[in-house]
Amino acid sequence: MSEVAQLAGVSLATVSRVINSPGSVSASLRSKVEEVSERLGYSPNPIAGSLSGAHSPLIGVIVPTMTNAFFSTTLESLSGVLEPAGYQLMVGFHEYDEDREEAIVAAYAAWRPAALVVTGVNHSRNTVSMLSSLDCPVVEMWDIDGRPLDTLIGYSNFDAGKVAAAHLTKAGRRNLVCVNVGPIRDPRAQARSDGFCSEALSVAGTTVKKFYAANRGVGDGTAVMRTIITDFPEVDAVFCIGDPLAMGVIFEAQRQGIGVPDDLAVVGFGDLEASAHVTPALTTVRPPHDQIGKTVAEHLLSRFDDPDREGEVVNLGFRMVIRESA
Amino acid sequence: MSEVAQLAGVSLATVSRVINSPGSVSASLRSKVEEVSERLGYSPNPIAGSLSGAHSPLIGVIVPTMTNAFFSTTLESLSGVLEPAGYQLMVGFHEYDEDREEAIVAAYAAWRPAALVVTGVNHSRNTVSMLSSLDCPVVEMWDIDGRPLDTLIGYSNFDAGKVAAAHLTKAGRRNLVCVNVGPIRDPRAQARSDGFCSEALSVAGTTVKKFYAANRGVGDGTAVMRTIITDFPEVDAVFCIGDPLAMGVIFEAQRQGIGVPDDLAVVGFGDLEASAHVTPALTTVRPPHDQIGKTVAEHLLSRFDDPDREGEVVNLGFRMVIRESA
DNA sequence: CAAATATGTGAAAACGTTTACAAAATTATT
DNA sequence: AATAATTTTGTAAACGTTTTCACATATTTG
Repeated sequence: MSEVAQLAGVSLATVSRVINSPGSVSASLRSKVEEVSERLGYSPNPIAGSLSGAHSPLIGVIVPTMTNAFFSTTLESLSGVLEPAGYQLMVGFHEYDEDREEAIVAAYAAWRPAALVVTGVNHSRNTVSMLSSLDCPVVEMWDIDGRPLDTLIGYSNFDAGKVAAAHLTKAGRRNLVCVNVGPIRDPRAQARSDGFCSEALSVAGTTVKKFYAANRGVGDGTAVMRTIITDFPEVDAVFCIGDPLAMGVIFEAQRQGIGVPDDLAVVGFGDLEASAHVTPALTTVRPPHDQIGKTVAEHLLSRFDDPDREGEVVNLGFRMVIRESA
Repeated sequence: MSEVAQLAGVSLATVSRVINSPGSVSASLRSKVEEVSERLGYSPNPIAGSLSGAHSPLIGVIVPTMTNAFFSTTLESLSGVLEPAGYQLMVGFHEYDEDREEAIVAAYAAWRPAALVVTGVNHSRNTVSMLSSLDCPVVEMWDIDGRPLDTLIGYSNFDAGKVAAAHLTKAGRRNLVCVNVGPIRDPRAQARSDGFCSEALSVAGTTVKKFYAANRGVGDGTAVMRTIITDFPEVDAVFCIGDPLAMGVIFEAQRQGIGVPDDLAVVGFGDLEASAHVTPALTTVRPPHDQIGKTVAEHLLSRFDDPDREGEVVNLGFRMVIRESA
């Protein structure tokens, strides 16, 4: 940069201004500086800029896991709009472990990030206090059933579960099963499960049993379906907190000669690409996958633009996608 | 940090040394500094450290897309071992666009990263020159069919295609189809396709036709299967460059009353979690998913440990997983 | 036991920006 | 035309570390 300043015959401050607030430099100097910059192939050092400035152009994004279509889509959307805008994404995952989340937040906070994006509304005390004392936008995404720290962008998982239950009970199903994942403490899956059960129990004559899969995969769905059949043979409808589980349930039902949807209705959650293409096509609840990342990114950009804009709560909703399985 | 130095009655340099090379500080001073650090809750500012030191504790990871089970697994493994070791991951994606890759590499290089991890061996001229002039380890992963810049960790996609073809021809199949993705220019998918065709054509009496799917999803597989049936009804075996495509092919075949594997053998690539659970279970080629990220991360850690260790080429191989579909 | 070597510590100069403040140049006002 | 207000520019002080160099102390060696 000093070289640019020298060759352009201006001070360091002017070069800096040409980069960060071109409007505040006269056209003549600006174009001269730009020309020299261009010629020398100068590009500013983000580390030095971060040390000196109020924030780094780093945005921390923390998700429970990256091997999940939801979050990887979100990461991609975020990156897709934030990277071209000159921000770099630091990403980390914690596998639903609040302590790991805390460690990552602490590490990210030390970079004086331009923003921090976390998943959901459940955090440890320390995490909450770190997040609130950060002087940058903080977005909690993918959930909306909670008190916002700053900005909340997502939908209600509880309501999603309710809607799934309502769909089944309206169709006359009375022996319901809700399949959740066992060892994983996923607050959003839990909220869907809670919503499902509370709605189901609100209609007379309905029984709901909860089953737990070892994990969220298709194979876990087939496994849990086998135990459902033996433990609760009267079952006439299954809701799974994730589509892969639901596919597993369908596959296993077919193997056992149980007709879907005639003998058994199956509803999933997620609406993955494959969900529309299994037979019977999966009826599921579709969260705003793609919108979440994009909305978060645009929210951030607009906050950067106007630093004293307020945080907000954005409910992106969800959609019940009715196909063949229920 | 200056506060710590003051309270501990030592110089800044000593505090810095306690953090970065505790061995070079006497036990007495070290423990005093550690005690004061602890008490004040001091944690070093990584930005300042990066500006001053040779490298930042940032590791850039660039993948073609994050919404792909392969790469998201890799990202997760990388993050899982590198984050606890005190490094932060900057991640970006380029959708198989060399210009976007170049832009991201340029942006990451400016952070003086501790290492850079990119996907595959195909890069633009500028990217190659930036990567080679970087004074940090550079790892190219997920492919091994090319000349390494520094370190190469992966397997041969070409060979994977060959093995798939050999499996089919050995089973007596002669009317082969290779399904690739059309608009996406994925060099690794291309290599698998090339390997498949070259092997297939090496056995007498075999014909191979190439078909292109619009994308890599299950739905794209069903769509391409429909055109295969009309354009090449004699087909008795299909290889797809990805498992979701292969599942689509199977689903569509079943819908059309084509028996798999009796009438049609189907081989995929990837061995996703679901692949084992569709009926018939998918025969596929399993790349070293999980090992790649872990191997890359451990390679990096050992390079950081011993900075004048050389780059290397690690072939992690792949496995033909024979199930029911072929 | 002196000289040579190794080890531990501190002073101060980077690292490359941003930004408060002051000074200069320009424009508007009377 | 002189003054006031505004805009543009430059100077210099941060930002919080790491690292080089020199110095003092402790250890080894002949």
